[in-house]
Amino acid sequence: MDPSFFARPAPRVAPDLIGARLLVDGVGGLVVETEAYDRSDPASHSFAGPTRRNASMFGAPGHAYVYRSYGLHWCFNVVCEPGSAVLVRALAPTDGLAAMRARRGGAGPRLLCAGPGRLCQALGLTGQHDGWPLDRAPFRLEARDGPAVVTACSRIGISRGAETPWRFLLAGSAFVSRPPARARPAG
DNA sequence: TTTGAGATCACCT
DNA sequence: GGTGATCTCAAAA
Repeated sequence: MDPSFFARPAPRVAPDLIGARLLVDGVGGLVVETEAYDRSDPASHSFAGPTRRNASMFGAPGHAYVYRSYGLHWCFNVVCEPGSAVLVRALAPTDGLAAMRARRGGAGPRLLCAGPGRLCQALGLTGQHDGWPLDRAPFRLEARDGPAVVTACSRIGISRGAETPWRFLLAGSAFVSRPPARARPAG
């Protein structure tokens, strides 16, 4: 993946990540759901400026931002322009199914990576990966090779900025965390 | 099929 | 002390 791919606003990177292949130590699949978070976005961790938790959001593009959610889950983001990032919410599992199933307590294929917390558990991602570059081991991130039909809708689980249509899904995928609400074609 | 409680941490007020 | 980019399980309808 070209470094310039990430050095853009998150709302532009997020739809382009749909269909990309994400692997951690050879375990992963195709990205089917993302959300964009921008510096000027009240729902974003970066909205109020840098803190210890969100430091990597203000670091170099193309790196990981991993944070703890609700005290027990992990959420994996791709850092874009400084202060902006793309939350990877779901994968269609393709590689290392057995490893994912073991980490996820024998969950079925559809629930292995459907949701940011589940995805991190299936791929073995934790806070130790925060700030790591995505172009080196154990990460592998390959751009999608052809066109993809991407739909946009409003984001999940937030109160402020809830109307902003910055959630992107691979149209018709059965592996998204939740079906789209008021979907429309993505730009 | 939908709803609600609980786990538990970084941040903000 | 309250909130949140979540998930699981149990119980009700």
